[in-house]
Amino acid sequence: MAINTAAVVPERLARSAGQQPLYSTLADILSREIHEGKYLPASTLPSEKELTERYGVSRQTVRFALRMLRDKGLISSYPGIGTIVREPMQKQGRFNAVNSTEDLLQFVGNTEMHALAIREVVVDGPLAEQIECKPGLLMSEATFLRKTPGSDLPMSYVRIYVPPRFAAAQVKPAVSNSPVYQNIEKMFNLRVSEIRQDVTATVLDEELAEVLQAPVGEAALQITRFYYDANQSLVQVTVSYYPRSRYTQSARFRVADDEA
Amino acid sequence: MAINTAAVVPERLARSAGQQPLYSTLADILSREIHEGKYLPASTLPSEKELTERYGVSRQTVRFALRMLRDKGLISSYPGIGTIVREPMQKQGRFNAVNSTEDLLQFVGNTEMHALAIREVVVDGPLAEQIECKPGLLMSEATFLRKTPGSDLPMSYVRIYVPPRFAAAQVKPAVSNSPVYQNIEKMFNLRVSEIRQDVTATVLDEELAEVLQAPVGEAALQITRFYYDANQSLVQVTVSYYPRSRYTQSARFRVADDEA
DNA sequence: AGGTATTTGTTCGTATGTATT
DNA sequence: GAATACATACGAACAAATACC
Repeated sequence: MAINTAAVVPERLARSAGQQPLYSTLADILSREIHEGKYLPASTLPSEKELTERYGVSRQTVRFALRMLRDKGLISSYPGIGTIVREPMQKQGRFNAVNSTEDLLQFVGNTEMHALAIREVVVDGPLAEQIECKPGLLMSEATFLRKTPGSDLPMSYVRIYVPPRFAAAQVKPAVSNSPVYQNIEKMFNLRVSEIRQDVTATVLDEELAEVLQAPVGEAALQITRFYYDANQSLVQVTVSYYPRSRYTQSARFRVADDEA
Repeated sequence: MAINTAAVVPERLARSAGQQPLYSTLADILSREIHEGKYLPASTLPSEKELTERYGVSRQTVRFALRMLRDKGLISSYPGIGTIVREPMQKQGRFNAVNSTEDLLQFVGNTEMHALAIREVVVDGPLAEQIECKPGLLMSEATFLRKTPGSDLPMSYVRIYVPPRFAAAQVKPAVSNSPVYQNIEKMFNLRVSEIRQDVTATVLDEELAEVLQAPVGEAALQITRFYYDANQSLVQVTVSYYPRSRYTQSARFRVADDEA
């Protein structure tokens, strides 16, 4: 049993004006407790009724919190059984789980970006098609190598395109782990609310192979990500090349409900 | 205004025992109406209050239905504004949107599988690692070419592995569009509830190039999918090879809420 | 600028249905 | 069958954001 089951006074949750929703706060608490090992994988969480009493919130609030955790893949719920903690799905090495925006942005934040160059380009031809911009448009292009802090070989080569009005966010510290999109968010007071990702395969040509220190002809994932704000307007586009041996993207899909 | 605002009798929805949840039925109705063009992109859906009155259900039911549509990317909601229909995100050709299990399974169902061979293999070495099976295990392997009904060139080459106890589902009609996993579901009375997908890149060797009628050395996506049932036990594994020129996987991620 | 109405978001309470033990 | 636990559904109220006058 946990040490602090009876000792801790059930802290009644309450929303202080203008803050997070209650269910979101509760989800954070439970999520933290799961990660801290208070609730072990394959064991059950306290029942919804118990949680409502322990935190002094309604059942709906509890259920919304649990739904958030379920959407994140942390738990599964079964009628008559309860809510069980799932095994954390994490393979180390070149595997990387991307199931949500949070995963994606966290991945971006956990890697170092080594700047190579910044320049302005007139988008045209195949590039215009790839990043879905009107040909002839001027965009600011920054190129980086993405590295995991421990490793020496780069994980990927990244080209970041932002519209000229955001060019100021394309600063160039030699090494950075604050993503460009975050600079844009702060400097221009907007929030990325959606990311679209196109995945295809390619073969490393001499130029890519050289900067990536990988063999010419190795297969690589080519991932194009479009960042949009709440108004569906494009914030930035990134084109990344991940050599096969250094990155595998893993995603998990759950069925929501039965079909008719 | 819509022509049939007052003319149509509001069909009061009710759940007939043991069926779909009400909100799911309502989601299906609204989804169909959106696809039929009753509600056009960028226009607003009726307000939640209106929908509760029109269908004789509670606001909670309406909100749950709208949440399903929001999760599917069909609509967006804004306080003070309403719920607007989103532009359908569909690029034809080799682009394919995979944002949910439904998308994934639908994609599987919308393509023809042309059977090539069935055999039993002792899983070992790199294959065992790839499909995450204990080496030495006997599995039933079926190979297919996936084709879109219109096209002549295959979209991908697929190897499907199922445990021996499910081998009976690996039947071999020359052409089939009922996926193997559905055979297993019916024959063994279980439901696939989760799919994990690993994506990496590879280069077509001579063997793959020949069956795919693609040039040797072309880049290809190598997608491995693990199908699990509700008990987290493995149902089947598929390994697919999609030549770069014939398939691009597209996914969309939305931010759920603000971080603390 | 200010106030009111509208619309979605959050939270409570309660009751009933369904699946499991 | 009874108890437990999650799922669905109704009603009500207030808050926050936006639009309109």
